[in-house]
This record gives sequence, structure tokens and C-alpha cells, in this order.
Amino acid sequence: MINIILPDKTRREYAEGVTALEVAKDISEGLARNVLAAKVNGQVWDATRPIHADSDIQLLTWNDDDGKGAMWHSSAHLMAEAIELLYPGVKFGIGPDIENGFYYDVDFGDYEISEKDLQKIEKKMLELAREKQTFDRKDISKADALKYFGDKGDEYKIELITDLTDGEITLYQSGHFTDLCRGPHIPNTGFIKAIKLTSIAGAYWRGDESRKQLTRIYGITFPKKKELDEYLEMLEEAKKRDHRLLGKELELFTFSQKVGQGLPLWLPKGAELREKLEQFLKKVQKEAGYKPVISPHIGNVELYKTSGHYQKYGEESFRPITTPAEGEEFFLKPMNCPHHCEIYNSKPHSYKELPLRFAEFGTVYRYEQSGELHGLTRVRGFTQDDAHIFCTPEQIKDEFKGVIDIIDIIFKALSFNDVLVQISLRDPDNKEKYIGSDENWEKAERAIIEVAEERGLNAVTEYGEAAFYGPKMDFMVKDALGRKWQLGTIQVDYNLPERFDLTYIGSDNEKHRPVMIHRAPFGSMERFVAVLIEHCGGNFPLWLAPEQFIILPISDKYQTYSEKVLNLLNKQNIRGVIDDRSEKTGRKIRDAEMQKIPYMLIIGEKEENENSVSVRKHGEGDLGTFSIDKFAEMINNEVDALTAFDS
RNA sequence: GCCAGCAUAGCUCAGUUGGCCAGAGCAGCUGAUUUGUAAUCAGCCGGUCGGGGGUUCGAAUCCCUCUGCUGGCUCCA
Repeated sequence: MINIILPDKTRREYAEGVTALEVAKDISEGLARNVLAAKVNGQVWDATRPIHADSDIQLLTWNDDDGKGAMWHSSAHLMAEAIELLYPGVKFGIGPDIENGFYYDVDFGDYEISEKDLQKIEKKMLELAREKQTFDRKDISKADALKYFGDKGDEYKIELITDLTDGEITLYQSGHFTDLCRGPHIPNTGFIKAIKLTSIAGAYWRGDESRKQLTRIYGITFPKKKELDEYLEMLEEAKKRDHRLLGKELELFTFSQKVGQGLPLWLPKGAELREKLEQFLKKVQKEAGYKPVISPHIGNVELYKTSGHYQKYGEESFRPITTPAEGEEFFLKPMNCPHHCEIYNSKPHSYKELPLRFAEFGTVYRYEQSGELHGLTRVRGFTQDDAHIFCTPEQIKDEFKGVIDIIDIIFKALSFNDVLVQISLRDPDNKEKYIGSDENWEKAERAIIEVAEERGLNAVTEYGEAAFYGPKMDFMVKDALGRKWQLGTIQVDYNLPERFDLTYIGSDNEKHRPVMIHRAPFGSMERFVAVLIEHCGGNFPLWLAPEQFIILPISDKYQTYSEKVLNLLNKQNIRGVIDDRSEKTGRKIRDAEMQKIPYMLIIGEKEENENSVSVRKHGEGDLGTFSIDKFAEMINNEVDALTAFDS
């Protein structure tokens, strides 16, 4: 007999060789029907795989990420089976589960595969799923595995097996399909009730562009048809919120082939929005003791040789600009920090001045590969809401706190309520990869971890993810559709202070090396605005809306009064316009609704007589009649509610 | 950068197997209308069909090439 311990610490006795599924059945039939896989002593296992020793087990269902993983990984096998039946002789690469579904890389040989084939494969998959094929695990020796795939002519699997250790190789067979796989899998394919193959694309074998390109088919499956429908609806909604589409519709930004790819042009409304964001952050930063600095868009090659960026990126970036007479070389600045280091170096510093915080909305240019460019999220010219904090190692913790406060204020003002944090530390087994003293690293890493704990941040710690120059903390938000976006970042840097020979005079009258902290709460204005557009679907919070209201006069008889209202509101810093077209009110309302303008002020005879406005709220409808002052007060209250912060 | 797909008016899109001056709706302009909570009517303007080259009696349509966009891959100081 062996002991099985469940997550609630209850202990049950079973015969050796019991499976997680049998344990589930013993608890309740209903539970057993939902078990996709299990965790045995922290390791993911097939629900049907025998357990031979005392173990802690956790049953995994569709509600667990690992349960979904097992389901999608199994779906990849199911798809491979369908493909093999439909296109005999194809060869398979790898087919893992991913965050939203799964994919399989396939070498289709001479078959021509396009989007149209996906339906056919889906249909076959559903057919096979109904057969409730089990996934049977088999241990196999390396030699036998090589023989099996050798006979099949599957060179990709052979390459994979070659890198594996004999004794650790397993195959899984489901229906007609046998795959090299470490598992785990769901009990049978019957759990897969709804299937959607979402896209098809090329992918290099093992991500290496010198190797053959395989066809990657992405898909997702669900245990219920309804969940697939919801997922497809979410995709539709995401399409509607695409910032490239809304950017065009709401006239926020554009691109021009003539200006150059990846170089965004901000239109008046987009610029208004961006300026509001910048003004807000500037105000917050001023309160937090930041000093504005300004640096030019190019820098001498020597600057980047000192910073080290030239050695690392000089060859694969924009070519230098050369002066005609002297032949001096300048680079478009890819970062602001080298300039800021020289600002620091412009005079000697005392420990009493630290921390020094230099802030700049600095526009930088990076040569991104053309295939990488995407709307505003990946561009070649963008503006970082950058700042560099020069401080002592002891001050790192407080400075992190200060930056986190700023990030909190900003995320709150923009209703990003779901924030995830990643702490990236150095790889403890590979310390020589990093610059800076052991002591300093330990101090900084400890400070970051402590701050995260004290602030109760929803943080995960990744070892080996730090930059070579220091540990960092990255902020991710989940948008209204649950999609994750990486935004702000805080990074400790021991490298640049060294390279630029930054110093301060300590209380001991000796020279010391400051630590530098890079931080950008938004990340870049371009990327942030893109994420914001998609988060709110173009319905910007009132304080950011390029036009907060639009006046809709019933007829041109009320033009004078409309202008008076406009002036009164403008004086209170409320932004708006008048729609003085000779259109019917219904039409003006429709257009204003489509432009997602927060408030529509309808003005006719009644309003003019009583010095009021009739207010309609975007997406909600008629709010009734307000005096101009009352309306202004309402607007200002709404703005204050989000943008107020404690300094 | 690589693979695949796409590119017709400011926007969204039609344009049969190559064949008469390349079309529609919206936007814009002009006029009429003076309008009360999601589209008033009429007229007009607007395109060397992404650029270049080729095949053909004839190309938006077929071929080559360049540019850009989209989806992936690789990359991201």
C-alpha cells in the first residue's frame, strides 16, 4: 500500500500502482470526469499513469493552467494524427502547448498547404476526438527510438532523440499516431469537444534561420463548444480594438511610406492624447523630485564607444551620420542614458546631492528588422519616458519604492488594475557573466525582493533573466480582454557608471561610484498608447480624450450661444468642439458616438433660454439638462477622481 | 532579415477565364434643407489600379523586380 496526500493534506491509502484518475473516482465520479492530468510530487503526470510510491498529488482540471496545457499538448498530437492521415508521408518537428492553445511544426514535403486546408484538418480532428483515443505511454531505449523514427524517415525526431539521454525517452501513442513525447496527456481525446485551427505560418526548424522552414499550424481546443464560441468572440472584440484600426478611425496616428517604415506620425488628436499623458507624468515626477534634462537626437561615435553600445550594436544599426568637413561620425541615439551620464559628469557631485534623478521624454531610434515592425508597438523611432537615477547602493531600495509609487499612480489613472511584476535576477550558477561586484548584486537583489514583498506586488522571480549590467523589475498589465502587455521597467545598472567613470565624493572625502537606475513607467509613449487604445477600445478616460465634449446645435440659430458655451468650458480647461454642420441632430449624435467623444452637448432654444446644455454621454445616452457650471463641475470631478495622487 | 499572403479614390470594398472612357458606399466640395438624442436630399470633385520592367494586337487582371502592409519565424540596448 502507498500513501497519497491530497492538497488539503488528507491522506489516503491505495494499492501500489494506483492512478490519479482512480484516486479522483474514489473521491467523486464528477471530479473524475473532469480530471485532465495530475501533479505528482510537483511533477506533471498523466492521470492514467501508475504511481508507485508515497506521493503528494494534485488533480488538474480545465481550471488549472497545467490542466489546459495537458489538453492542448494532447490536441497537438490529435492534430498531428489528423494530418498524418490526410497527408501521408509528412514529417513532424515539435508540437507543444502554448499560452493560448498549441501548434505543430510540420514538413509537408510536396503538399501545398493553405488556410483552406485547416477546415479539413479540423473536421478530421473532431472525428478522431470522438473515438476517445487513449494516450498510451511507452518507455523506449534510445536505439529503438532511433530505429522507429528512422524507419519512418522522420529526420526531425531523430535529431531530437539524438540530444536525449537513453533511459529518459518515452513515446505516446494515440490512435494511429505515435510521437516522441515526455507527456503528460489527457486520459483520452474525448475531452476535446471544440477545435479551432487559428493560423498557419512558416517557422524555422529549431528557430534557426539557416535551417529548413516548416509549416506551423496554430490551434486551440476546448472541452465545451460554448467556450470556443466565447474565445472566438474575444478574438473578434480584439480585432475591433486593434490600435492600428482605431488609430486610423479616431485619427490618432498614421504612417507614410515616404517618411519611412516604422516612423509614426502623430495626428493632432493623438498628439493631444500623448501630451496629456506626458504632462501627467511630468507632474507626478516633479513631485517625486525628478529634474528635467534635455539631450540631442544624435551623439558622437565616441559616446557610444564609451557606453559600449557601439561595440554591441554599431554594425547592426542605422549607419552613422558623417560631417562633411571633419568626417566625424554621429549616431542617432538609441538610448538616452549615455547622454544622461555626461550630464551627470558635467560637474563633481557630493553624496549629499544623491539621489539625482534626471528625466527626459527622449526620442530614440533603433534599427528594427523590417519584418518586426508592427503598428505603434514596434517602431524605429519612439519616445521613452526615460529617467536615470544616480544613487548609492544603499539608496536602491528607496528609489525602487519611489518608482513603484509612480507606476502605481499611472496604472491607477488608466484603470490597468491587473498588474504582474517580473523580478529578473542573475543566474546564481553563472555569476561571471555579470558586471559589478558580488556584494553590490546581492545588495540590489535583496532590496528588490524586499520591496516587492513590502508592496505586496504580484511578482514572479526569474533567475538568469537579469541584464548583464544589473537586476531588473518589469511591469506587465492585463488589458480588458485579459491579454498581457509588458510596459514599465526598472533596471539597476553597474556598467555605465563604470564606463563613464561616474563618481561622487562621500562623507569620507573619497571618490565613490554611484549606481544608476534606468526606469520608464510607460516604457515608450508609442507602445503605451497602443496598449491603452486596445485596453479601452478607443473609449479613453475623460482626462485623456482628445475631445472631451462636442457641442451639437440643433440649428445654426444657436451658433452664438454654442460658441459662448465652448468659450466658458475652454476657460475651465475642458476641451471640445462645435459640430456646426448643417445636419440633423440624429446625424450629429451618430457621428459623435462613432468618434467616441465622451460628452455630447445638445443645444437648442430651450437650452439657450435657460443658459443650460442638454448632456448625452457616449455609450449611455441622455443624462438630462445641466447648467453650464454644473456640467463643468461634473467634468472636473470626473477628471480629478482618476488623476488625483498623493505626493 | 527569412517564409507566406496582400496592395484598386482620403476610408471600406466590387471589378467574371486579359477586351469598349475602371465602379459603389462613406468622407470631401457646392447647393437646397434649419433640423431635439445613432445616417436629410441633390449635384460635383476625386484613381498613370503601390513603383519600375516584361509578355501580348490589347494588362488592374499573366511574368519578373523593387517598395510597403499583414501573419508567423529570428531579433529587441
